[in-house]
Amino acid sequence: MPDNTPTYFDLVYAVVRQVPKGRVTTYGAIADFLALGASRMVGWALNHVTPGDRVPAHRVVNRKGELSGRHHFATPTLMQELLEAEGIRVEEDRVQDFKALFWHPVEDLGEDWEPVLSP
DNA sequence: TGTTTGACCACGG
DNA sequence: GCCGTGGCCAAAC
Repeated sequence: MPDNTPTYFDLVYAVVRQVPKGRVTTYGAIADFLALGASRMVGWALNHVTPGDRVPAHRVVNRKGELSGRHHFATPTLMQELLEAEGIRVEEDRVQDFKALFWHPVEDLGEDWEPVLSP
């Protein structure tokens, strides 16, 4: 019965783990890279993330560079603190110089990248 | 089983 | 450049 078929969760987690330190990406970029077709599912998947998953969810913001998911962390300020700890400036819940810090999964990993499901 | 909701995005006005 | 609307897929009720 072992069905190792990767789920949305697994794929999203795997991609987010590849986000380089000090960089950020967006829900849409992940959805597009994985060809999910629904960027909402990325956020929904991250909602079920636990600290044990080792997924840097704080590096995922919406397309405006806003920390839209900060409210789902342990504390509303944790997301910002984690980003600032990596050298990312955050003001008014928005990533400064977001355009330059934006990380493109498809450009860095390539379209043939396969998710590493094992932590 | 059908409806509602969600850490969103693209597009048109 | 901001605002409203539609669409997307999967889970929860």
